[in-house]
Amino acid sequence: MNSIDEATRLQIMRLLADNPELTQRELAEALGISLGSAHYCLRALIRTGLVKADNFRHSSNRRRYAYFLTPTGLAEKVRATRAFLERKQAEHEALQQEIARLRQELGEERS
Amino acid sequence: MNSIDEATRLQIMRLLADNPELTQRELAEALGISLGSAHYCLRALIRTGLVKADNFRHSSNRRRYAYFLTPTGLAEKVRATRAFLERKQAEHEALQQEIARLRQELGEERS
DNA sequence: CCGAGGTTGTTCATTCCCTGAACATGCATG
DNA sequence: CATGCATGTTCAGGGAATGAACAACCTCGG
Repeated sequence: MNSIDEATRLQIMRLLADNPELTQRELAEALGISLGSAHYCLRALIRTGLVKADNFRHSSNRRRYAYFLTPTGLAEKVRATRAFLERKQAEHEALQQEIARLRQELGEERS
Repeated sequence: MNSIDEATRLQIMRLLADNPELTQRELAEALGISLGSAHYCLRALIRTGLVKADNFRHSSNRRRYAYFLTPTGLAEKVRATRAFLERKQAEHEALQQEIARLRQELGEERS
């Protein structure tokens, strides 16, 4: 994940909003990407001030960081969600047209 | 395009079915992929007998090949179109759910 | 005929991005 | 203290995509 993918960024923010104690490995698995990519993307979020990594060594378990969205991060999450929704709606419409075209091409009724 | 992408293969076959005189460069541009990828994918189609390259040096223009779908290619195109349609329908439904979830998350009415 | 110019197919070094194994670090437990 | 373990961090390696460069062929004007 180099040219930080917008969708991945957003998914990470959404996951962390609900569960800040997720591990990088858990994030990676949840998103279906590699550990390296998750790390890189998370690093970018921290660098740009959208996520803050709080370490809690006093905690009883061995996890070292909890990744909280900053206020800026929360706002960005809303903004990105809106943009993402718009893209998804466009995709949805395009798909509808494509499906209609394919159906016509096959000369079939709707299943 | 190494592990020959199913979708790309199908798109090429669909384009050629309507216009066998398309250039590799034109195919690439139409699909939004590189010349090298289009070449590679077309080569695979020819190798597997789905497309036949007819050269017509006697033609008045300078293009060298017309890429026709073979009978096998035509059948494969229908089969692949069906599979493609099914995938697209699944995508469509998944998108619908995702859009609903995003809308709810944003607490917005439908636009 | 010939050479210049143009169009196309073909190759392949380069780039980009992802992957996950290996390593570093800190905590808990005995 | 030492061992084990969960986690964060790094980075060499590989696969796929790119497009510049090359090869082959055609046309056309001279």
